[in-house]
Amino acid sequence: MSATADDGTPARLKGAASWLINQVSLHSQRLVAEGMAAAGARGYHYRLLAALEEFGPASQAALGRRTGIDRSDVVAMLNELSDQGLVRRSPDPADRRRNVITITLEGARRLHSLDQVLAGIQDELLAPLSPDERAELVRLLSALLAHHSGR
Amino acid sequence: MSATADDGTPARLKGAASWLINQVSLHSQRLVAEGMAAAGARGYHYRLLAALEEFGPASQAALGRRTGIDRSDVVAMLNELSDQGLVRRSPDPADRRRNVITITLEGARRLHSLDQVLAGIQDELLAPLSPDERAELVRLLSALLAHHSGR
DNA sequence: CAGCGATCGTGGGTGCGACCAACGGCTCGT
DNA sequence: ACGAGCCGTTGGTCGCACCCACGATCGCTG
Repeated sequence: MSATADDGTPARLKGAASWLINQVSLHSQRLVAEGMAAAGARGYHYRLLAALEEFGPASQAALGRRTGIDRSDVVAMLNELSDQGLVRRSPDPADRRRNVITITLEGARRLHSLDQVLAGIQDELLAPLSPDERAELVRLLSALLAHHSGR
Repeated sequence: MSATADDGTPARLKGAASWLINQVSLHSQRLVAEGMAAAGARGYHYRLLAALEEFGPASQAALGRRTGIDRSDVVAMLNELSDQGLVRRSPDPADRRRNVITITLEGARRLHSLDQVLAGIQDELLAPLSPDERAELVRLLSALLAHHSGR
């Protein structure tokens, strides 16, 4: 009926789990990116702030390991975060190779507001699913992620 | 015991569906990219070939619409595909704005071999899940994708 | 205690996928 | 016959994930 008659996705793709996951991930990433951008942040920022609040001050390398962000990218992100005063970078007196990264009060405040944003996004993302289905989805994805752990 | 004691993902992330999806998607994309690369192709190529075989010859714009690939990216991919002789690009006599893209025999052959690769990847990706769980996952993801259709 | 391997921060560069803006050519409805 | 709109193409941008190389530093071992 309507539609440009030019749409319609190849059936091969609609059935492939890899395709589905990537597509949903795309929407997810778009939602996250938009939400973060609206708060003047980005995905990497949230990850780092979360790791900092949860595990306390840490070296940049440790942060990278925990968040799965490359060491070199951590540098850039930390520059941005400290420019915004959300994080403090000070040399580690006990090991002069390292910097100790500390989340500031403002950083924590920002993190919590991003938490709100993120929560809203979860809801939007999972909108068509019942609570049970959401839990099941999380369970299945967690299983997959756990299995493909060893990067 | 083991482990660098520096790993461990923030709890906030482990519970977020958006995070899980993106992580799984990352693994999925890596698997696909590796599989495709081993066959001298890449994700975009498969999408285009699949659309061509399923819907027959089409204009570049139509291909873009069907595969979700931007018009400008379609150009580049089609250049690569026709360089490999997998696709033919000829002017549309009925509408001189358009090119008609046709999949060649070789293209179809390549597509089928990529199908094999892809099938193997599905298996690897979903390895830890039972058949029922796999079906359920596909169902849930499809629901999400259908809901976030518009755009 | 000299020396060497490993680790840390940093800078630079790559790749892929997804997008956007703008152009000249062409079609089609009115 | 003309303007709105589509088509192919070029040439960017952005985010995320990665890699390599470097100098400084640490810590173990001989």
